[in-house]
Amino acid sequence: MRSVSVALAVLEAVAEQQPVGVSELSRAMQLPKSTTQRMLLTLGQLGWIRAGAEEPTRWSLTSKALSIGSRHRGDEEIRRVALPAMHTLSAATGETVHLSVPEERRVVLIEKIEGVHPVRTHTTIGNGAPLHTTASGKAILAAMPEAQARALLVAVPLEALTEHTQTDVAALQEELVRVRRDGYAVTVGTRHPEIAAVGAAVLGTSGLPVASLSLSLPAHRFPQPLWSEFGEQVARAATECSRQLGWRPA
Amino acid sequence: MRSVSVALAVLEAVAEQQPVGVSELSRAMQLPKSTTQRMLLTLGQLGWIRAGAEEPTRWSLTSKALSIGSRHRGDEEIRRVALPAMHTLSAATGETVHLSVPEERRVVLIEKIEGVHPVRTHTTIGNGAPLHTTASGKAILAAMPEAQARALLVAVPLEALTEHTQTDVAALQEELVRVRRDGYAVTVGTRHPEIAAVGAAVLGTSGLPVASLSLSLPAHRFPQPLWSEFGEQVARAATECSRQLGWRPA
DNA sequence: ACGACCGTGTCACTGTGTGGCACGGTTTGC
DNA sequence: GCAAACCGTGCCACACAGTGACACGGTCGT
Repeated sequence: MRSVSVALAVLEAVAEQQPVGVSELSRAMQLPKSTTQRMLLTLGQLGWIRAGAEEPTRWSLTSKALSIGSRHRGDEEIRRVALPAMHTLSAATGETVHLSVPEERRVVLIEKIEGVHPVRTHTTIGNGAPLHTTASGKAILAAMPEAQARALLVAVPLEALTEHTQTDVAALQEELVRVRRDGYAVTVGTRHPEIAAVGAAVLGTSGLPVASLSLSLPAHRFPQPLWSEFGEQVARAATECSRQLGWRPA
Repeated sequence: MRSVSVALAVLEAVAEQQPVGVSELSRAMQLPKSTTQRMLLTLGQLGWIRAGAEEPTRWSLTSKALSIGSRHRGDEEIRRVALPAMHTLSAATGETVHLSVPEERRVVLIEKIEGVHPVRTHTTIGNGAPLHTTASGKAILAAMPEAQARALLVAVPLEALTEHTQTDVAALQEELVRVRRDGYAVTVGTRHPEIAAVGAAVLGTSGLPVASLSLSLPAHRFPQPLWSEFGEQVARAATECSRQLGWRPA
């Protein structure tokens, strides 16, 4: 289904580079200019992109993409109960707060509140990372039945995103034990060398993890003495979300 | 570009009915089953949808759609500054708060915080409505140069969504004068018979409206004495957002 | 045990999408 | 000031990608 594949690739490219013109796009995608233009016209007719009013040859996304995206599963309810808790965390710590959900073997960022510090981490909603490379992911792994977590970890070789990424399954499982005891996971430089994070899982009615709250901040602003302070705040917020989603302590 | 059109239609349909199977979808779209299946497979391979783990024949959106959607223009910065104000409004009134942006001749909902009342309005992020049918839209019209607002109003015949929708251009322009004086727009039953709303525009650096904050609530919970109270709260919140976006009072 | 669903796979035909190329207009660089 | 280099647009013959009727095996409900 070549044309569909190309069309969706163009859509993605437009999303990333908007507003963008035909030639620029055709170069970036290594596609003939005529093909690129036809795609843009088609996507335009279908209402997914449109040319700007003042720059009628540069294209941007319309709200159609937004409409589709916001229907992504799990969004609605989790976001609703998590947002207030996220604001509380943000106000208390001044740091960037993330809300992520598990998807396959990854955690995907579905909501964020940026911190007030001029130096802050930059992330994109919808982006994902392997479970074992983030605090969110580890919190989620720790909250699921041990067998299931193990299955996820051994399914494929664990990727190392930085030199600090733990790729040894046994070591990770030990770490998960600590996470279960503390109620929160801490990572420093496991995904990006200079970024640290603290995460805690949000549980659904069944007791299984459905999402995860985390703080993300520059590693140099997160000395070990702060770990438990932030960790407990995040864990408390996550527990409150779990309660509102119908989870009851055993 | 038939196949592209079909593929995107399938994507939309999946978004609305997820999780959904082949036959169900092919019936809903009046498409041959084999074609439908090929589309699902293709969209799956491209990473836009995936079959559930426990129901391996029913398809749902992946986070790809979320990722694209969240790149919708204007989102990032406006959402960032508006969210805190929205929470304040939500806390103060207990009602549903909406953040919308103008797009062509419509206002599109890009963010919401639901109210606490058991009876509340239900809306979908990404959905749009004609400018003249909503409080958000009128607030935005009132905040733009009069000539431009007029141009938008006379471009196409004004659609009536309910019997209370004002479709007379002259009457609407008079209403915009009132909105400019008060700083907020009020609508009752102009979009949906039982829903009322109060909206105020958010201005960018240039002084032109870039978004709009509004409260949306059942009409019976919004007697006229409350109009100015809520109106002024919304207007104050919107002004604060404008300031943070770089707008300065004349 | 039967029929009515389901999801999957095949395959010949045709009509759709391809991409090289040429055009006119505007910006760039000399 | 004038090329040259860019832009967005439009055309068209050809080839192959996409189509959809049909058949198959599995799993329900009756």
